[in-house]
Amino acid sequence: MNMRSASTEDVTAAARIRDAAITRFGEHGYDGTSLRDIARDAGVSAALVMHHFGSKDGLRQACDEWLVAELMGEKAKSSAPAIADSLRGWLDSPEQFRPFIDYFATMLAAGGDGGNRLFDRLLRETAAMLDDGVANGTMQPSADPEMRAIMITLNGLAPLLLRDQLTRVLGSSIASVAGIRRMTVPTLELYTHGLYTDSSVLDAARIALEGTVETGGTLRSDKGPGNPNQDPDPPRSVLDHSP
Amino acid sequence: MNMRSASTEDVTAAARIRDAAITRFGEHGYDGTSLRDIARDAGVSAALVMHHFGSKDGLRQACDEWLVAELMGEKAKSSAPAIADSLRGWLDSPEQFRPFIDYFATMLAAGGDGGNRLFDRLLRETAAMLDDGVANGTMQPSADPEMRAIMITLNGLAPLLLRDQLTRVLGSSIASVAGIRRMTVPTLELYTHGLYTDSSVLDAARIALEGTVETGGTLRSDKGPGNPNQDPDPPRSVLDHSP
DNA sequence: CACTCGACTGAACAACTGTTTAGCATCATG
DNA sequence: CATGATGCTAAACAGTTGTTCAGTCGAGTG
Repeated sequence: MNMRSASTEDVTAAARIRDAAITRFGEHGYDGTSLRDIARDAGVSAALVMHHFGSKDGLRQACDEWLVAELMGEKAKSSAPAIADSLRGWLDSPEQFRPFIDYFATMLAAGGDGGNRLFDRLLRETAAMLDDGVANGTMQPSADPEMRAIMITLNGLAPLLLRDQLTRVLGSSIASVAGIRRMTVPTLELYTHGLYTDSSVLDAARIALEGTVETGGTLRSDKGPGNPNQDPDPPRSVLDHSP
Repeated sequence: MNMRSASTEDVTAAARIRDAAITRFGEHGYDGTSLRDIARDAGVSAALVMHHFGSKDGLRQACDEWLVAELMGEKAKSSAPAIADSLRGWLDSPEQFRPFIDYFATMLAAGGDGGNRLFDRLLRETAAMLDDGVANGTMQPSADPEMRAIMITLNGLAPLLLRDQLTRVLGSSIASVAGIRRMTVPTLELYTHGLYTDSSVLDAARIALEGTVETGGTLRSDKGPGNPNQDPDPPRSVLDHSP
């Protein structure tokens, strides 16, 4: 686990600028940060930022690339998942790596080349992990493995993107190890026993989806307004579109 | 299901300004949008925006409150979950409600009073749904119901916050009904059968967490560097902190 | 009618934005 | 020594920002 840049300090002005930019971009966003803010944090003039990075967007790209390299750094190490491991390393001492976590989250949410590359890599790692698990017999197969990998990747990133809400509803605790750790059991419960006690909801959704055609328009398995056989309104997750 | 403001047009200048602001804030963010942009979209002068909303931040608050009211509108209707239903309504025709979806996502991610209220409400709805399910016998109990409700709420919101990444990896399809609908089966698979075929990972995590004390510092169930009984390295989700 | 009040505007304001320019040290190399 | 990079800065530039102000228009009211 490498935590260079956070302990071994790179003291060149360019590095200080980059670090200050990552912190401020992660905290206040790209548009919410001015070059002069960054320069002040780094103890340099605004002109030097231009000198080293060409433009504000150039600085952003440099930050993106630095963070991508930091997260994918252990590429040499066989074919083991790299990003997920690096992320777990960060989350083991969240207070120390908070700036990187913040910037990583904004990168993913904002899109852009760096964020896209990170997401793709993360998705590929997840998909590979799932494929291995299915081959192993340790994981359930899926009717739509690609989409399942996407959903599980999204689920894994959700606490990162909504870390402020998470911190708030958890009281004061999170961005701390204890808070993050508390997510382990409920997550593994879900991934082990699921949520429902039987497969009726899944079965119902499968049957309903069979009758629909993918037209791209509004496709619903409309039972008709007068049909008494309407949905028994099972508890559903927000984005669950089972009819 | 009410879709007023999107079909029944409120043509007053203030409403046009508000709609334009929601669209632009959702698309380019608060800092990335100028009052003159909004005014141009609404066909008015920038000064009128100030006249009606006092300041740019006042406009934001008005947008927040309008969207909160829109999402919680059906409060009168018994105690049935309201926000989740409204959201599902939006997601049934995502192209029509895209501006609201975008703004909703940025509200949640940015925090602020409106976003917090929405998240809290959503969390309460989810927790209630889970409690009902457990009481019903249709859902599994949890060792940490509060945290489980949080995690499931986060999971439900993830596709909203990362909708751009979702759109990208799914090809061109999403923000369409078909794309969203494709998430149904993998999600319900996970919620029905879980991911793992047995409970070994969960069991291992439980045992390991028993031995840790919540000090607030770095708490790990360190088996010692020479101990051969180390983690068998099971496949783990990104944020899964099972040791 | 006069008078008020709200919706609305163009023009201006000061502050801030990213960027440019000219120039100052420093230091290695010929 | 001169030469030329290199790291760095103060000052200025042009454009945009949120906001203010004075004032126009029209509808309603006494």
